[in-house]
Formats: sequence, C-alpha cells, structure tokens
Amino acid sequence: MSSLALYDTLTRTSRPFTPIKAGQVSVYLCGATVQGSPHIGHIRSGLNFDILNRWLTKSGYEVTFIRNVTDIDDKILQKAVTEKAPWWAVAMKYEREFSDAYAAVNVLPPTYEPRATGHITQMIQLMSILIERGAAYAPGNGDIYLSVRSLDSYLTLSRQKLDDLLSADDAAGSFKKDPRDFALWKGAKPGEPSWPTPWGDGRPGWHLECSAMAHAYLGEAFDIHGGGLDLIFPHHENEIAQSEAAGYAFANIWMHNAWVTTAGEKMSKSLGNSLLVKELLKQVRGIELRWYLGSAHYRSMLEFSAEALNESATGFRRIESFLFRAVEILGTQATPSLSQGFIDAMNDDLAVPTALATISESLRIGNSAITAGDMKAIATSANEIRGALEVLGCDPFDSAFAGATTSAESGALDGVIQLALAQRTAARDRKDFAASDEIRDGLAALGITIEDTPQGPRWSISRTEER
RNA sequence: GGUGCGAUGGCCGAGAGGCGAGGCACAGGACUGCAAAUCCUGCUACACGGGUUCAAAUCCCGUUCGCACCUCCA
Repeated sequence: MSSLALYDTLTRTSRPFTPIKAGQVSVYLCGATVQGSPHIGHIRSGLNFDILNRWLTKSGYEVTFIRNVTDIDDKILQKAVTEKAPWWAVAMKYEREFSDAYAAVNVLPPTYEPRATGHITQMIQLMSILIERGAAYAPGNGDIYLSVRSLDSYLTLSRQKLDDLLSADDAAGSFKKDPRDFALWKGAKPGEPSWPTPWGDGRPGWHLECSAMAHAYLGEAFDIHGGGLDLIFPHHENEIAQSEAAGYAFANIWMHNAWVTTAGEKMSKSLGNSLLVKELLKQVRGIELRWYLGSAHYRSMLEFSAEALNESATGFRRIESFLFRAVEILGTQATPSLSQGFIDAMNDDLAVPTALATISESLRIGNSAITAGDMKAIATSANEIRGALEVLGCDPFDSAFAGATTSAESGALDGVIQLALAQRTAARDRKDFAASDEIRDGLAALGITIEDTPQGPRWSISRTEER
C-alpha cells in the first residue's frame, strides 16, 4: 500500500503527506473573485482540488475544505458601474454562476464557503494584531499597509528577492513607507462601499480576507493551501506575510494548479465568451467537460481545443458505455472498488494521467470479458472502473449527473424504439436487409445508434455532434 | 532586469538513469448480411550542442524557442 505524497510549491519537491492532526485534513482553496462569468480555467482550479478532496476522503481522512468567495474588489466595483447595478448584486450574480458551474461539473460543495464581506470583523482583528506587532501601519489616509521590510522573511514561495522586484507604478507619491508595501485595507472613497474600523472607514484589500478566513475556520496552522499558479505572487506571498507576522504558522503545504491555455497562452478574462463554462455545456455534458478538464495533471498546462474536448468526450462515452453494458449483463449495479495501480497513481501527487491508463487497462479487460461471457471478470472491471470514476467525480451513476427526463418519458421512448427494433429484427430474420437498414438509418438520423450484440440489439443516444 | 515552468511519435499526453505508460488518428485482421461496438496486430518518439556514466528522454553545462509571474489573475 503506497501512501500519499504531494508536491509542495514551497520546497519545490514532492513529499510524503502527514496531516497536522492524525486522520484529519484541513484545506483552504482560494476560490473565485466574483467579478465575471466563470470560464473553464476558473473551474479547472475548483475541479483539481475537488479531486484532491475526493482522494483524501477516499483515503480515509476527515476533510475540512474551505473555499472562499471574494465578493468585494476593484473590478466588482467597476462592473457595478458598467452594469448599472449595486456592487452586491453583481457579486451575488456571479457567485451564483460560479456555483452553477461547479455543480455542473460535479465539484462537491466545500465544507464551508465564506465570503470576504462576512468577515470584516476578523480582518480588523488581524490588522490590530499586525499594527500592534509593528508589521503594519496606518499612515493616516485611511489605508493600512503591511511593512514588508519589517518581516523576518518574505517571498519564500516565489523565491524572489525583494530588491529585484519591479516596483509598483503607483508607488510614487503614495503614503507607503516602501514601494513594495501592500494595502491590507483601503480608505473609503466617495460612492464606494465601506466599513468602519478603528482607523477610519474603508474596505478590504485583496489579500487580507484569505488570511482572516483561513484563521477563522482552520486555525493558526492547517495542512494544505491551494490555488492557481498565478496566485503564488503576490496573493499567497502576502497571505503568508500577513499570517506569519501575526504569529500564525499558516499552511503546511502549498499546492498550485496550472492553467487552461489557448494557442499556448494563458486564458485572460478579455478573451470573449467561447470558453465560458455555460457555453461549453451547450456542446458537451457536464460529466464530459469534467472528464476533459480533469484528465491532465493538475500541474500541467491544459491546452484547450474543441477537437481535444470532443475526442476526450468520445473516449469517456466508451468507458461509460462499458459500465452501462456491464450493468445490463450482470443485472446489478457495479460496486466501486479501486485497483492497486489506480491507488498508486493517485498517491503519487494525484497522477491522474497515469491513473487513466489503469482505467484503459480495466476497460480492455472488461470488454474482452463481455465477449468471453466471463461474468466475474466483467464485474471486477466494472467495479474498478466505477471506483476510479467516482474518485475523479465522473461516475455516470452519480445522481449529480441524473438526466432531466422523467422515467415516464424515457420509458415511452424505449418502448417506441423497441417497437422499431422488433420490426428490424423481423426484417433481418427474413433477410430483408434493405428494410432492416432503412430502420437503422432512420433511427440514426434521429440521433439513435443501434448496436447488435449477442444479447440482441441495443440502442443509445449518439451524442457526437458535428463540429 | 529578477524568478519560475516547459519543448516527448501524425495529434494529445505520462514518465524522470537500464525493462516500449495510455489515449486518439491511421493501416491490416477477427466478428457482422452490411454496419456499429468490441478484440488482436502494426505505427519504437523524447528541441539542439557538448559532458558524466557500463547505460541518458531522464543527471550536468551551454544554446534555441515558447509560456508565465514581478502588488487586486484560477
């Protein structure tokens, strides 16, 4: 039995995972800043860490999974202006879109999903500690800055030197003691939301909320902190700075997922609508989108293409189809189990691509077993495949993916098709192949695929779309 | 300027000193009335130049190219 090793950005090595408290794992994932509709890059992050969550749970840990929502920031305020709506309505609208997108690809809800604006008290408390300890200062304009020169260490995660950084262009003429100091809190501006503090009215800076909320729900030290690669600097560096300056040990392991890229480049928010989750869900099912986004290793860039997505979806249907056939033949649902190969792969820093190879192997064995009529081997393969799909969040029998049609409707549809198939079988029996092919072609034109098996004909909805 | 990541067959995509990952596509075969589905077989790759080693896709040095971050990006 192998044990879990995870890659830690801080040490740049993969190392054995040992939780702080035996049997329990605490995870903090930087979730969305709800300033626009989610694209597949955003959702990939949630999905990669959902696989981590599921694997930890499957491995027997009790997981506390916190994924925040940052519902106040500059871009949300800008958006409120362009959308002519209150900032809180904008934030809520996009938060719902994120929730819908996560649900569509079967990302499990986190244990708790704290919002930044709900934790102003904790932020003020954290700032008080930082000011008291001399790590932060209020220069009098309403802003509060963290003094990076006062820190024992800084930039350990990104391995940069403070003096090598290009200085921020807003540094000139500001109230900052050092141009690299960053704002924990921003003084109130006319027309913008603000909250009262001992140092004057204002609103949170970008980084403070994660330190405050991680502390609120996971305590001074926790196991895993995750997020996108682009958060390493400045967001995570600043979280570390704030938290350590306050005397907290903070995260034990840092995990970062890579991006979805297009034409070799990181997706940006100005890219248009084509890669929004809600658009792609018009092309493939949620389970297929998940299979595609989850198939690359979380630390590898995933180069998006419509062809790759379709190819991936086709591959998934092949696996799914085996499970459906296995259930028909066995007359019983597959019981999820895990092969040793799959376990070893997942334990090796969530090596999903290697894990997928084990599914392919099980699939080949399972399909051969169907041909051979080897019930025991069919069951073993089906169980292993279902177990693997469950961990990857792609179990086709998961109620999360239940279709929208009612059983009455699908029963009626099956009845109609069975009638047609009976006609076709009769035609084939009298060797009237012109008539039988006409029926098959007619059904195909309606998007229904017919396969002749030793157990008789079976039908399925062909989901392959042109383009 | 600083700090990282990467380059693998027609395509996608793992691996990280020695035993051909896997998938897709393609070709041949089995099965089929023909298909579909499935199975079998084939397709032997690691950017370039040096070096270390009995052995390098993997380690070291250099080069080229690509990508990213450097204070409100997942």
